[in-house]
Amino acid sequence: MTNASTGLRARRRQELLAAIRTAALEELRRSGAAGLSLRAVARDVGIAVSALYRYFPSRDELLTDLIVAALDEHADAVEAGGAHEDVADALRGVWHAYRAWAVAHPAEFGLAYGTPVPGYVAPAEGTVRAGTRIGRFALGLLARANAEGRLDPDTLHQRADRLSPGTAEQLETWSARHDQQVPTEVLAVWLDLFVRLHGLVSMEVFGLLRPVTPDAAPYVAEVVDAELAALVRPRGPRSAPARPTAGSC
Amino acid sequence: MTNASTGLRARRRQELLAAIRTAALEELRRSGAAGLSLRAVARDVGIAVSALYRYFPSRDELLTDLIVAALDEHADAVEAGGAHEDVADALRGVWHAYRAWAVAHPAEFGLAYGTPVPGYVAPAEGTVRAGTRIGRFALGLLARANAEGRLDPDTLHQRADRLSPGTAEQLETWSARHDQQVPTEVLAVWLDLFVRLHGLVSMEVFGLLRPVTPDAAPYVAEVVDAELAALVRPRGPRSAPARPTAGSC
DNA sequence: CAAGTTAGAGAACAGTGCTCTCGACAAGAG
DNA sequence: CTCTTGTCGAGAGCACTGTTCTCTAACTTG
Repeated sequence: MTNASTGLRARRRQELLAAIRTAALEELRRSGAAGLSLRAVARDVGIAVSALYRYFPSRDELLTDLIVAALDEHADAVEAGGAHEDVADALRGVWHAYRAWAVAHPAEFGLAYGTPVPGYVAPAEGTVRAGTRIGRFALGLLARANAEGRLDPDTLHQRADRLSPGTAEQLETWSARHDQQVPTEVLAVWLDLFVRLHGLVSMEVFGLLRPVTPDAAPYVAEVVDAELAALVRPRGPRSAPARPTAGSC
Repeated sequence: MTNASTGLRARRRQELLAAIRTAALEELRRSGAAGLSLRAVARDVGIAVSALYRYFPSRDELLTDLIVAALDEHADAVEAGGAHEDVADALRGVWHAYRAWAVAHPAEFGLAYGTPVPGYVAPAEGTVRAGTRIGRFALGLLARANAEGRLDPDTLHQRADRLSPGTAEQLETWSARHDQQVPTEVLAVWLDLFVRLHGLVSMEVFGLLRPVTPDAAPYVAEVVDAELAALVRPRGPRSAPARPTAGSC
């Protein structure tokens, strides 16, 4: 009896698996997804290439593993950033955490959300769960804000007015599949927010903003301020005076 | 004297170059940028691999050539879509042409705007010219709209109010370098529009919207309608009545 | 302790980008 | 028309890639 329950072999396996993941991540940062070489990983870890195949059946599976890990890490960061009592603070925290993680981990971000590879489709098992965590979390926050009456009624009305039937149907299908009970206009606002957030962040991380705004931080802050100011109203008094609706005078 | 001015060799060279580009593009669509194999291209064209190096000094240069071609094609499509007398129509045309080309050419779009590869940076020669064409064209349109008094004053004022000094400075630096004479708030609105457009389109092309909206077309139409409705006012009467400003009652 | 299982090493295969050399042929000069 | 010059394409070869196979050593279990 060498070791209680784990066994010597099982423990070494866990250690090596972790070492492989670390080395692969470093290799990913250095050479990108396309340049990730199993031989380089094996060299870093200090084992033969063929030994890698005891842990991952192929290079694609290794990449999938890294994708799931990246998505989960990103979701962890976002959920941590959204841990505020006040929903406005929570939403702002989500936004900044989303961007902060992306900027700090460009290689992982690119791997998880970047250009799709024609041949490869991430197997749905782990990726869908991890990939929708952030979306579901954000929607939960918006649902809470709505329940607390913190969403600006004017903004919601205007959003409902310009909501097309096609979009409404698809949003409701999605929300039904994830059994979220949220009014359709809140779903629409959620999608707007999410697209704006991810679109902006991905453009920054992929370097598309660099020619115009080499330092995108102030611009990002502007956008989130404007977006949240229009959507969620301050906690203050119970019944805030409604904004002047167009045509009310 | 075999041929007038071109010469037999020069003509064959042009033909082969075109054939290589076509084959490379097809190969790109099939296997993505990472999987683009010079040997496969050579096989398609019907020449030896080494002969390819008479036309492109390396695989990266071939990819750069494809990137520049994609950027130029995209810009051509956008400029064609923006060829309307009325600026509102022009801006709407730009938006839809931008998306239509991207959706029709996902591989090229991903190559030009997708995940950056750590080792590789596109040599600035051709790429900056082609890469900024769309941006400069769109800004020109906004400048024209502004000169014609078609931009909503309220929207511009609000945008100017929430413009941060950092963003303003970077925008002015960019506009000075491209000698565009445009008020800063118009620059800010231009950046907003561009980020919203590209962010949305890239999310659709990269498949990030598919779980929520499998058919993103109606959503895209919604967004462009809302964005343009808020920004540019109809051609109609010369002095349209200003919208009720917050606190005006 | 012996049998059985598993982990790792090494060789080998087909594929890759890239370089070099060599024969063929068009282009221009005399 | 001939001869030199320069280009073009082919082929072999190098170092690298992912993947599979076989074989040995060592842990695990009865």
